[in-house]
Amino acid sequence: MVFRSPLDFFSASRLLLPHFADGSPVLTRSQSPDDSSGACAPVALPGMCFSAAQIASVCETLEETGDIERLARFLWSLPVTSDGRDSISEHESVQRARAVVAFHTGSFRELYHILETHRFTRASHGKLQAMWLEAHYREAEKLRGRPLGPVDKYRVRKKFPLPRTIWDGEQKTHCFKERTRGLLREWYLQDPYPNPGKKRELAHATGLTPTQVGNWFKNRRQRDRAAAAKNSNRLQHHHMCSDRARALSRGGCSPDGSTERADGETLLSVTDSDSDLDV
DNA sequence: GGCCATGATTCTTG
DNA sequence: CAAGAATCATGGCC
Repeated sequence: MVFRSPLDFFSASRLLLPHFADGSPVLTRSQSPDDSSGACAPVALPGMCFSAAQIASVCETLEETGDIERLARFLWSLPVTSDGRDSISEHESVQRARAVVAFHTGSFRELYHILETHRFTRASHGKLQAMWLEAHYREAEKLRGRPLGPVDKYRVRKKFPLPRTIWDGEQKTHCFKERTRGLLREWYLQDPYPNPGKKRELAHATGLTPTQVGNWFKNRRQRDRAAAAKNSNRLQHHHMCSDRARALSRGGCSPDGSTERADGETLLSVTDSDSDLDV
């Protein structure tokens, strides 16, 4: 088997790997022990010998430069085997490059197939996961004829979970343990603005990171304020209604109906999310 | 599929 | 840099 387009391969490797042509070592990356780069190659141009590892290196370089068109041409120029299980295709960089090209050309079926049928190392996971999701989002969007909202995207992700070939199975916890939340609530009641030292202490006690503790307090305050504001609006509305005639006759109401509050007290109550304070 | 609670992130402000 | 506001992401319930 020879190149479908030798010039493509030749120009890509020459352009990107100038050492290639003059016979000096090409690869600067570390190679795995089972790397077949020592053996001479499945690919040969007149007077040249390219190993699968060298081809993989070209793929990586082209992918890094973001020149997808050239990468596509390069891949297209490679020899093909019927089962795709040749020493070139075994290379992760080559499969990743094929996935990138499939994504950019909108060949999503092909992209999914590549991602599902090859194992990728952790270093590639982020990028491949993003492509997997984005491809599914675009398909769903096209199907519905409108942009997806966060919830739509969530459902797409649920419907098309990441294949284990590009995901190590690590789960994020959505809710903290009840004990943790109890502790946070206790501390919040005592002091809704903990200093960094206190945050660290609390982080240690709960097993969270200081950032998570900070986020929790920030969210708690934000949601308490929101609840209090809602409450005060209701209160204000109530007063507005009952005092309407008098207020109007006296002209003493704030014209913009703003809800400025002077009491800090209610803001510090731990509104337990579901409990709006009743008026 | 709508709605809600809740943790995380992003952007702005002082 | 920390706080606030707005928003996103996720999981659960109906």
